[in-house]
Amino acid sequence: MSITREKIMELGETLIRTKGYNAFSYQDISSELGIKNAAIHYYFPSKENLGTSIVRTNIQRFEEMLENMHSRGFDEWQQLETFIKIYIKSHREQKLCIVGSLGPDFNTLNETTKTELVRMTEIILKWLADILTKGRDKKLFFFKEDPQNKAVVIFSSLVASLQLTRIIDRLDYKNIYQSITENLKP
Amino acid sequence: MSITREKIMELGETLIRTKGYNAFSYQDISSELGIKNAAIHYYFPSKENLGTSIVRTNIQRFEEMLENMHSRGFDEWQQLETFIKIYIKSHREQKLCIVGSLGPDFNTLNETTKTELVRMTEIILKWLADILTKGRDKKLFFFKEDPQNKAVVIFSSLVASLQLTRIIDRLDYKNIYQSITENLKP
DNA sequence: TTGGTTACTTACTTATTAGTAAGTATATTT
DNA sequence: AAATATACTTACTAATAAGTAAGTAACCAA
Repeated sequence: MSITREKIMELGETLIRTKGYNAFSYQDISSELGIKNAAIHYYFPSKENLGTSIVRTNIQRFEEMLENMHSRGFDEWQQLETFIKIYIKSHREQKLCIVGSLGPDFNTLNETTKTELVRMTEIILKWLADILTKGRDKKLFFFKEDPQNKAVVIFSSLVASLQLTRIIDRLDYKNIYQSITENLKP
Repeated sequence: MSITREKIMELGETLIRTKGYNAFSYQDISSELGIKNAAIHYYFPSKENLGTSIVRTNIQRFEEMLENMHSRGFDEWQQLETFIKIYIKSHREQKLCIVGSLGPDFNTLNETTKTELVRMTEIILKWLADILTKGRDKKLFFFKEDPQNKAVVIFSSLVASLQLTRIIDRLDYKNIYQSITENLKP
């Protein structure tokens, strides 16, 4: 694959996760990469194409991570911690996650990008509910609530804690992430 | 105060909470209200003024709600439930909250709007940490974590659950909100 | 009755946006 | 050697954005 294409996608993702979908333009990318905006249209005819591709790549990355964890035989705690580490890294890089940055712009997205964002969110929530269920069966996790609701609450906490630490940067995010998992312990 | 001014602010808030700050324009407001865009500039010289005014009004509304709850002698459970009801209402209206809609756009906001958004978030988190602390002292709430972190986690769950239910609308939000408070019980 | 204030409209500017059509240099294939 | 595909640039268009200067109609006070 083209290296320019990859650079466009990488920078596009960074822009979505720092400024938001509706605040970034092809000019932001072209000036940063030292190319013309028509070059971006060559790879991604419309902004819709770029947005959709970025979400698809994120889905792929997530699925690769799942395969990787599975092949290493990670238990449910290890899997949850690996997922949370993505958010700690995002926080360090001062970026939101894709779901948290595109979610609020959902109504302004085109249909294909919406579809992929829905798919990504469903995949994450399904996986999270699954490991919560399995982890509870194996007596690794302890909680009373329905695993699906619990999954939404945990995922919500992760998504929005990135948004809140952006607003108030003195927040001690490591303890926040610990609080999220705290009530899964006996 | 002018009724047109109030209509502009109300519609502006709705637009921020449905489309996001960077996706709405003065034209959206002017065409909806049947006025010219210059009329909006008459009341709010720049978009910055409008955004800041909207956040300030939200802060005021929140503080009035606190006073109201205090004068009625609400205990900590009643206060928390009243706050959660705001989110249930937002969900019903298919709107995000101000913090959840402006947070992701934080880097693109002007300084005064940023300042007010920070102030609003701090006020909410401080109040939430306070009632968590008092409620635990009075043995109404039961939790081990630091109240400040717990406040961030609860608030994050509320903020992002609105975003997630927008993406996946089959989510059973009533149970989600119940899950949030579930682990405050003994 | 004159002067000022309020609440706008008219008509505009400047900047930026996504997007396109046509051209070009380089490399690859036939 | 000729044709073709790749990876762009040049040069533009049409739409929309925020913002402004000047005008106007209605009302209110001195």
